[in-house]
Amino acid sequence: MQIKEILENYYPEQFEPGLVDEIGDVAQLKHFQPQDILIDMGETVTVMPILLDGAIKIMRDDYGEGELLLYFLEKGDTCAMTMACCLGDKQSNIRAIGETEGRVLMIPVQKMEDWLAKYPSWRKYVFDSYNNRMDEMLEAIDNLAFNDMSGRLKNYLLNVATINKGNAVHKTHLEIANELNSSRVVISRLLKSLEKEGFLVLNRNVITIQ
DNA sequence: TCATTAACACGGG
DNA sequence: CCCGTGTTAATGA
Repeated sequence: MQIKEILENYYPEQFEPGLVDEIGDVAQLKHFQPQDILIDMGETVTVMPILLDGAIKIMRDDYGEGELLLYFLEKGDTCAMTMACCLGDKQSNIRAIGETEGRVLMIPVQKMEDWLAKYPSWRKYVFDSYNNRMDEMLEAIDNLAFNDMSGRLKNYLLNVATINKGNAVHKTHLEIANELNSSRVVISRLLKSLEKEGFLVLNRNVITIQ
């Protein structure tokens, strides 16, 4: 079983053997590429994703033409929105997009509910994940409430750099502006001033954090 | 005052 | 030429 081996490599000792077997039976392994939409607004969520490799960005969409990046998911994370949806048969209020390439395990929602009652390790995993998501959400709110655009831009760049395991951010000013729900003029100006401060170095299509 | 919009110039692929 | 970038002038909140 390929999935079983992956689980044993990625999450050793975390799940009971019985649970690992069950996951192996029902989970689907899915590769995604940058910009792939994994979950979109308004979709009814039928699977719960567990991230194995790569990073996924979670965007809030303003129904019209306004997007805002909430936070990134990394290895081992799962999506709190999905969990909330699972319990109520609700639609997704967010959009999940591949930031890098990577792999996710897709688990059908009714299985995930069954396992909550059956496996303590699953319960722990789900609630721990929920807590982590909640913390990240609060961080995002603090960031929005107490930081000006320059501070948000700095945080954003640091986050992206962390996810790409380096200090280079391969994005255009326009992409950054969209993810921060701002305009390119502002981002260009702020980036320029951050460059003067010595916080980063600007090049075409790549920003290097010092 | 500060963000947004439109417009333009420049340079690299 | 098209796109990413840097800048400015006008407008609005």
